[in-house]
Amino acid sequence: MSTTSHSIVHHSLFEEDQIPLQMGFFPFPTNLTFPPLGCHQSSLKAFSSIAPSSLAISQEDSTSNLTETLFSTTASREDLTSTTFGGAQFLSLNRSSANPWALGEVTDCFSTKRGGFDGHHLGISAIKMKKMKARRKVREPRFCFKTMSDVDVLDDGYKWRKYGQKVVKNTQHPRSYYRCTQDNCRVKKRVERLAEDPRMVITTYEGRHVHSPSSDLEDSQTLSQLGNFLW
DNA sequence: CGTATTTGACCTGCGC
DNA sequence: GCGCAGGTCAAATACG
Repeated sequence: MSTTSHSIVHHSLFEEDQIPLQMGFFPFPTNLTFPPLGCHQSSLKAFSSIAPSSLAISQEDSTSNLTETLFSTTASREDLTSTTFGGAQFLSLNRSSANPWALGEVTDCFSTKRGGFDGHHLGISAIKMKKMKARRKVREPRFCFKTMSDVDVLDDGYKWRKYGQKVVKNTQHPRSYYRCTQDNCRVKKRVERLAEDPRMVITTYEGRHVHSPSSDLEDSQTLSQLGNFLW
C-alpha cells in the first residue's frame, strides 16, 4: 500500500457535527489551538495550520492536484483577509467571540480513563460530579476534513495507533479510531468513509498535540513558520 | 519477541 | 428505566 497513491481532488474543512449537512455555516470556535490538526504533508498543505485567531487555507497548491479548497464559517466575506506567505496565498478569518467549546475544563476533569473516577476519586462531592456532568457536553476541539482518497489513513506526520473500529449505523464502511502514540498526547482521530460517496474519507481530529510531528522535518519547519505567522 | 491490529465486551449518553 | 448507538478497553491474534 502506498500513501502517495491517493489523489486529493477536493477537500474541505468543517465542524464535524455538520456532516453531512450542507457546508456553509457553523459556529467557529475562538480557541482552536492546533497545529495538531495541521496537515503539513505536501498532500495536505492546504491545511497548513489553524490558529486561535485565524484560519489559514492555501488557495492554490501547485505540488498537488488540489484544485479547490472550500471552507465554511459564520463569517462574512468582509471578515476575511488575504495574505501571501511562503509563496502561497492564505485566507485569514477574524473570528468573533462565539465559542461553543470550553477547552481545558473537560481535559482536566476527564483526561484519565473512566476508571479514574472510582477508587481514590470517590471524595468528589455530588455537586461537583453534577457540575462535571454538566460540563461533559463540552468537548475538546474537534475538526474534520473530507478528502477524496483511495487510502483511509492519510499521512499527517503524526504516529497513530488504532484502538478500535466500529460499524456505524446506516453505513457500510466501519469507523476506525486512532490515538496518537506519543506519551502524554491524547489526541485522537476517527477515520470513516462517507456513506453517500465511499470515495470520500472523513478524518476527524480531537484534541491538541503536545509535540511536533514525528517525521518530515522540512514540512515541520514550514509548519512552525506558519504557526509563528498565524499566532 | 515486541509491537500493532483486530474484535467482542463493556461503558456511557441520550431519546423515548 | 430501557434500549440503542457510539466510543473505549483489553485480550487475542497477526506481523515484522
